Amino acid sequence: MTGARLVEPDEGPRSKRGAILAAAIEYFGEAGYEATKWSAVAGRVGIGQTALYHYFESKAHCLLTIMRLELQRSRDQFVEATEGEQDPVAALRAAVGAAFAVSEAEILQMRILQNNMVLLAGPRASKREETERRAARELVQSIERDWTRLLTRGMSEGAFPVRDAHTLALALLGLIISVWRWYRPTGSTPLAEVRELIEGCCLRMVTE
Amino acid sequence: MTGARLVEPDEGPRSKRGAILAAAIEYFGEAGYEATKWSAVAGRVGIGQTALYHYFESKAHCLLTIMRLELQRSRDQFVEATEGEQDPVAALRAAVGAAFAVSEAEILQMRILQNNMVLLAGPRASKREETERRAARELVQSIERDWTRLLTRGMSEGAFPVRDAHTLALALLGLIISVWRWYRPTGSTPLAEVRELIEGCCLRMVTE
DNA sequence: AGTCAAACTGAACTGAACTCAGGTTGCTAG
DNA sequence: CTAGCAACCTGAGTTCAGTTCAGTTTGACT
Repeated sequence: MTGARLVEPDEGPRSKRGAILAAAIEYFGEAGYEATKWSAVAGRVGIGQTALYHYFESKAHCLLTIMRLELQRSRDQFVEATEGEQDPVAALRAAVGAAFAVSEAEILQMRILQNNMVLLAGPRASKREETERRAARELVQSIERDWTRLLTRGMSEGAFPVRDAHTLALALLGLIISVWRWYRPTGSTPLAEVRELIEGCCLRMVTE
Repeated sequence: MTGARLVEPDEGPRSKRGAILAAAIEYFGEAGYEATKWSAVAGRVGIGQTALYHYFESKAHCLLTIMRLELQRSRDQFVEATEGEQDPVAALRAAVGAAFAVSEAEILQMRILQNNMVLLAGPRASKREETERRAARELVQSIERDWTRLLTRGMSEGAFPVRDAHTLALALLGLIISVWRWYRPTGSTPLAEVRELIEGCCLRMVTE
C-alpha cells in the first residue's frame, strides 16, 4: 500500500494524516500544487477544511512534507542499492536502477518534487514549514554528496576518467530527475525502456 | 541591452511593457514566481498596480509571455547555430554551444521556464493566457522535434549508434536544462567549464 | 461517570490578485 | 489652436483561497 510509508511513528489510530498526504500527492501530482485547492484535499479525505490544520500548519507545510518524505525514500534507496557494491561501474548501475525502482505514487512524488524545488530555496515564515524545508534541503545535499562520492571513488580507482565529480554528479541527477517531467505511465515508452536508455547514457557520460 | 527583445512591434512609445517584463524577469527569476508580489513589479516600474492590467491580463499572463519569449529565443538560437552544419557531430556540438550562449537575463528566463513548466500542462481560463500557453507548448514541441531530427539524421548517416531518437532527445534536453536549476553566475564553477563538461556528456551520450 | 487529548467544525478574517468606473496625457487632424 | 481620441493610468472596491478563532465532539482510559 501507498500509505504505509506516510504514517509517522507517533500518530494516533484515528489520525487522517496519512490519508491527507495520499490525497495531496494525487492532487498535487496530477493537477499541480498551485492548481489544486487545499479544500479539495479536505473533501477527498472527508473532513472539513479547517481540520487540515490539525495535521499541517499550511498547504505549503503539507507540500514540503511530501517532498521531504520522497527525498528521504530516494536517498535510502540509493544507499541500500549501492552499499556493498565494490565495483564502481556496478555501483553506478545500481544507483541508476534504484532511481527507477518506483511505484506509481512515487512517480507522482518525484514529479511534485521536481515541480516545486524552488520552494526549498528561500526561507519559510512559519516554524514547522522551515523545519521541513531545512530537512529537505539537507537531504538534497546528502544525495548530491552520495553521487559525488560514488564518482570520486570510481575516478580515484581508475574506473572512470577524472572529471569535476561534483558537477558531473549534478548532471547525472539532472538527467535522471528530468525523466519525471515528461514520463507518464500511460505513455508510449514503458519505464523499463526509459530506464535502460538513461542507464546507458549515465554510464557513457561517466565511464568513457 | 536586455529590453531590446522584449519590445513588441506594435508598442506605443510610452509603453512600459518592456520595463514590466524586465522587472518581472528579475523578480520571478531571483525570488520565484509565487514568492514575488505582482504589486512589487509595479513598484519597480514606477506605476500603480492596476496599470499592470493595461499590458497583461494577469500575473500568469506575464509569466507565460516571459516563458514564450525565452522558448522562441532558444529555438531561434538552435536553428541559427545548426543550419548549414553538415556533420552531425558538429551540429550536435553547435546545438549544445547555442544552449549555453546566454546573457544573465536569459539565464534568469531559463530558470523561470524550468521552474514553471507545469503551467504549460493544464489549460488556462482566460483567452490571452491560453494563447500564450499554446504558443509556448508548441515551441516546446518544436524544440523537441528539432533535437530529435538532429539525432535521427546522425543515426541514419551512421554518425551515431541507433537508439530511440525522441527519448534520447528528451534526455539531452533534460540534461542541458537541468543546469539552470543550480547554476549561478556567482558560483564557483564558471559557465564555460559547465558548458564544456555538459557538451562532453552530450557527445558521449549520443555518439558512443 | 468523569477526564483528557485528539479530532473536528462553522463563522469570521486576511491579503494578494483582480475589477470597476472613471481621470490624465499627449499625439493627430482639422 | 483646440477637439477628439486612444493609450495610459489611478483609487476604491471585490473576490476568493488560505488561514485563524472560539469553541464542540469523539472515544480511550481511569
